[in-house]
Amino acid sequence: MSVDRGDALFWEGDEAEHYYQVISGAIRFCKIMPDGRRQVASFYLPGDLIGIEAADKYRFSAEAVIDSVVVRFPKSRVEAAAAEDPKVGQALLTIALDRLTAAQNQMLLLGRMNATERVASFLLALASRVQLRDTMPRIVDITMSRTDIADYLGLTIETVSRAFAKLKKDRVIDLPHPQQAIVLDLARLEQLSEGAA
Amino acid sequence: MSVDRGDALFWEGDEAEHYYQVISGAIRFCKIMPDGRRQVASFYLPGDLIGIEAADKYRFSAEAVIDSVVVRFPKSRVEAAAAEDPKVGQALLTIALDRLTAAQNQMLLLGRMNATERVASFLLALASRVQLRDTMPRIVDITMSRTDIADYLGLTIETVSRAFAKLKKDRVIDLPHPQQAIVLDLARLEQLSEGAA
DNA sequence: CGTACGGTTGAGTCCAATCAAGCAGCGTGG
DNA sequence: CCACGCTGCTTGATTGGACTCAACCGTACG
Repeated sequence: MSVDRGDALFWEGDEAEHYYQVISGAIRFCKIMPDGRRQVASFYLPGDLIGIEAADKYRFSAEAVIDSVVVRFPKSRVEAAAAEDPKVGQALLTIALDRLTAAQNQMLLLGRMNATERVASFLLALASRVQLRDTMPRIVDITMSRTDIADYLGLTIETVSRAFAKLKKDRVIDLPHPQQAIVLDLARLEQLSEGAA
Repeated sequence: MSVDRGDALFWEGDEAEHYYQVISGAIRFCKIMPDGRRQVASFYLPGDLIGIEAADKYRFSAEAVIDSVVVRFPKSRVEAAAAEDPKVGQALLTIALDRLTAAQNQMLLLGRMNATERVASFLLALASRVQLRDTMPRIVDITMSRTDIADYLGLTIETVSRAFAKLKKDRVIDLPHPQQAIVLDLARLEQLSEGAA
C-alpha cells in the first residue's frame, strides 16, 4: 500500500483490524485533544510494526509524515500465527517491551527536560535510528516537519526552531538546511540529552 | 518479601535478574537525572508485575511508596515457563501492550496538558484503578506523597497542591485530608482530563 | 514540649507559549 | 520567465503558567 504524505492509515476510534509494517517513509502515531492540541507518541520508520498495542479499537491515529509504503496484515492472521508458532508471540513481546522502554524514556523527556535537552535527545535518537552503518552518522536527515517535531517533544514550532538555533549558535550542530543537521559535537549533544546543563 | 517505605526493589543499572509482583502497598517506577530531576513512569499497585520490560539491566529504579509486600520471581524461570507454555508469553504480551497504551496516554498528559488537567486525569486514574466494585468510587485514597505525584505528572509539589486547591475551590472534589479526595463532580473531572477547558 | 516533615499558600521570576512579522523555497499560471 | 501566493521556517516582542524561593501550618513523633 502507498500512502501519501498527510494521509492516515487509521484514525483513533477505528476498529483495529490490521497491523501495518513500514516499508519506506515515516508514519506518525498521534492523538488529538478536542481543542486541537496534538501529541505524537512515536514516529515509525522502515521496519517498524504499527498497531500491535491496539486491542479492540485504535487509541491513536497513524498518519504519513511523508509519502510512504506500508504492508498491511489482517490482525486475525497475525494472532493465528502467534498461537501456532511461539516464536511469533515472542518476537511481538520483544517489540512491545522495547517500545515500552522507549515510551518510559520519552516520559522523562516530556516531564522533566527543557527545550534544548528535548531537541538534543531527539537528534540523537534520529541519528542512532538511521542506518547503523559503521559509526554514528554525523549527517542527520530530519524527515519530519517542525510541527511534527514540536508535537512529539511537547513544544511549539517556535520553541523547536529556537532550540535548533541555539544548538547551532553553540556549535553543537550545523544546520545547512532545515531538514538536515550535522553533528559537530556529539559528546555535548549526549551531555545535553542526559540533562547536564 | 517486605519492603519498607522508601526502600528500593532495584536501582537503575542493576542486573535485571528478577520479576516482582506487588501483593500489597505501592511501588514507584522512576528515573533520576544527574542533577536530581526525577520522573516517575508509573505506580505499581497490588497485582501488577514489575520488571518485565528489562532486558539485561533495569532502566528505571523501583522504590516502595509505602510499606509494601512483593513476591520475587527469577527472570530465568519466567522465561522458561514462557518458552514451555505459550499462554504465559501471551499473558506477558497482553500486559506489555496494555502498559504501552497507558504510557502513550501519559505522553499526551506530559506533553500537552496543563496542571489542572494533569491532576484531574491522575485522580480519575486512581479512582478507576482502585477496587472496581459496583461503580466508580467517590472516595479516592491517595497513597502517594505530593512529591511522588509531582514527579509522576511532571510538575512541582507546589503546583500539584495548587491544582488540588483549585479543584476544591471549583467544587469538583473535596479534600478532607491531603491523602483523600472525594469526587463531587465526576463529569467535570472527566471533561478536564479530556482537555475541555 | 520541641522538632521534623509533609503540605499549603504567597510573592516574584523565568522559560516557553503566544502573537506578530518577515523570509526563503516552490509550484502555479499569466 | 517571472510575478504571485502558499507553505514552512525563523526571529522578535510580549504574555502567562508553572517554577522558585520563602514563610507558615498542622500532624506525627521522639
